[in-house]
Amino acid sequence: MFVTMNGPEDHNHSHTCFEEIVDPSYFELSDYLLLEDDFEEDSSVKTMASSAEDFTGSSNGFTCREASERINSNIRCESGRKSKTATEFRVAFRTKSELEVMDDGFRWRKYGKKSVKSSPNPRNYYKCSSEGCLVKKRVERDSEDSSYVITTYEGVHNHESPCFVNRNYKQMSPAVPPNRGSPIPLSPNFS
DNA sequence: CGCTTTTGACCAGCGC
DNA sequence: GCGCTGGTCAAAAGCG
Repeated sequence: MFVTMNGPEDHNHSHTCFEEIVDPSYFELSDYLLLEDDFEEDSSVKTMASSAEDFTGSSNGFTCREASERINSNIRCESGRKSKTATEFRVAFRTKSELEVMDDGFRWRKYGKKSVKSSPNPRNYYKCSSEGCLVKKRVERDSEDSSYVITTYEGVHNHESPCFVNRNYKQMSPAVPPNRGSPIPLSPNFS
């Protein structure tokens, strides 16, 4: 995996972007989630960033859907180890994309839309449509660069994604490379 | 018909 | 207590 601190189109921002994923199989989201404990004051909030190709494209065989599946799988493991409840987990993505809502393999029902003071762009609220699943996600455009979408997942799915079931996806934990960069908070006041 | 989206209203937390 | 803000509810409308 190749990580740059500030991409060529992002010189003026303090944000970090993963400009290129050389080997998608190494893109293990849970690693960033765990490492984030060392960076965040609020350890329940995990953040990461990605480029659009990582989530919306299919050329490298790695999609947002797979990312979500891996997140869910690995968070479940951590939930047991750390004895945290599902609702305590929050994961934030900053993704460069023209699409506000990307297909992550789960079905979501929009239940609210709110313009927030911290951003000129409205924030959309979604709940997982699966019965009994309390996972929520918030989607909003980055106030500093509207070409980026900030997606925040809250909670852990109590079910596999429809995509996961359909594909009988079994390879969930590929080897993790030793040098995979460090997660950087999206912004000091990100919530 | 069932599900999703829209959107104004409502509620809770927080600072003053 | 009051106002502000973010999050949620719920009725109505839309869509396949």
